[in-house]
Amino acid sequence: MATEADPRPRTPLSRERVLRAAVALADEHGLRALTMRRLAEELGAEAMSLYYHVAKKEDVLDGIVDAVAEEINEAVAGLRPPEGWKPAVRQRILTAREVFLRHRWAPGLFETRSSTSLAVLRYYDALVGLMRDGGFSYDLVHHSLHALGSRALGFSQELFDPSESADAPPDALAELAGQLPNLVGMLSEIAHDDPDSTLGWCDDQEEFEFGLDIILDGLDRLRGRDPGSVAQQVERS
Amino acid sequence: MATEADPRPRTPLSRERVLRAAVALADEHGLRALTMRRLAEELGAEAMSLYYHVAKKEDVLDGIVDAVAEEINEAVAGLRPPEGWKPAVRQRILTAREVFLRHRWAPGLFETRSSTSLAVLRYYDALVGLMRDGGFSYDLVHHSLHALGSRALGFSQELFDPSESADAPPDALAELAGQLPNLVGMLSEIAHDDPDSTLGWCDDQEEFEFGLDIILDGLDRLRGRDPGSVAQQVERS
DNA sequence: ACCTGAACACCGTTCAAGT
DNA sequence: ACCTGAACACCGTTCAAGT
Repeated sequence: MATEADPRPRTPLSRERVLRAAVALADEHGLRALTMRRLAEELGAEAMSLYYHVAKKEDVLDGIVDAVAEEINEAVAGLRPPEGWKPAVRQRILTAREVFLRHRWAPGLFETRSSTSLAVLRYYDALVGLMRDGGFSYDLVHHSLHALGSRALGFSQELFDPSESADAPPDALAELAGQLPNLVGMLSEIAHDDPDSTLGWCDDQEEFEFGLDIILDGLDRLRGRDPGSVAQQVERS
Repeated sequence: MATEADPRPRTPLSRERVLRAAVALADEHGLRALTMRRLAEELGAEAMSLYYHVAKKEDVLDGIVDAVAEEINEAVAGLRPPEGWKPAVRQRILTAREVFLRHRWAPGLFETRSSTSLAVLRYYDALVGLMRDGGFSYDLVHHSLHALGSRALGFSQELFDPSESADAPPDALAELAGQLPNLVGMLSEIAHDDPDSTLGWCDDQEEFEFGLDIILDGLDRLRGRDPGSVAQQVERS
């Protein structure tokens, strides 16, 4: 009978289990809810028990970044890359993006990490491989990764949400129109053209792809030139 | 004699003074050092005194974001925009970037704010104006802002620092070469071509401009088409 | 009007102690 | 080997009280 429904953990703690619980907790209640005490509670243990399996909280954060990156690598592993470097890179990035959709806290956390997880490096390595196969010089690949920034991994942090201002109290918006004529003009036209477009995921996806394609197209144009010439052009500026 | 060198604040506290001290504190010791208690100490007051001038810590954070945005607007106000939308936008963005150089903590903080400061909106408004003058439809401007992302404000958060891996212990790097052939190939070639390029600010500046120009060039190409056609192309995908 | 002391509810983390 | 209780140094914040 003691073997039956006891809420305490029959399965012992482990780094693996701690990280899995941390991801689940962040998924459900956000990164701010991820405290050592809360995490332990979720596992039916005391906060101090965690320290046997992880060094410190930073270690947990590094760990869940690595876990998400691993999830991306798995998603991307099942892909059959289409013909051409651009569709292949595009598909890869959009697949990685789907993982970030499931872990909305991840972009913010990825950007705070200073040391890069091995899983992230493996992701980049494959991406570099695709571009090399497409005729990129190492130097252009390097510039490309910088140009893509977080888009290479599948997300782009939005800095301000225009729709937020758009559905403000209309008289306050009118008041702003004097100070921000261009912005208000833009927002009202967009709201008029596409009244359902505020804040939905679909929009963000479209905007992401729009920005991604601009960069990929730009890189494709540079790809044709002599290897090295592009970089030298930049380096000598 | 009591009017003389007394370290306590003769000048009374104010929201203005609190925010100024907060920016200075973050500049000098990073965002993590910016606690209410430390901030009060810096002002020669008690932590609880701050709450008379600001609502809560979030309010302080919103405030210093606004202060930096104001600083950007001032820097940008003195500009004589060159001929052509692209050089004008480019100049504006690179000028804004210089402000972020003085406040290295700011990019990370800007990305965590959910409500946008009025000063930031004013910056965007002027940017929208420049693009409108250059023949952009509102719709294309909107897409452009998303495509530029944080680059419109002058920064792009680096997700991983390749140079960090590059100057790892050489045998550890050799060990990685098996797992990350493309990445290691790229890094070693870059290190060879440009041995002084690791981590320096100059590099980041070059990479920033490279990515920026790719996007601006891409937008310039789209600009020529029928107003609306580009957006529709994307929206129907 | 402006500032403060004491107090509360929360953090991450150490360390000696339990099984 | 694995877990825990008590304790420490730190947070942000409230609230009644001082001038």
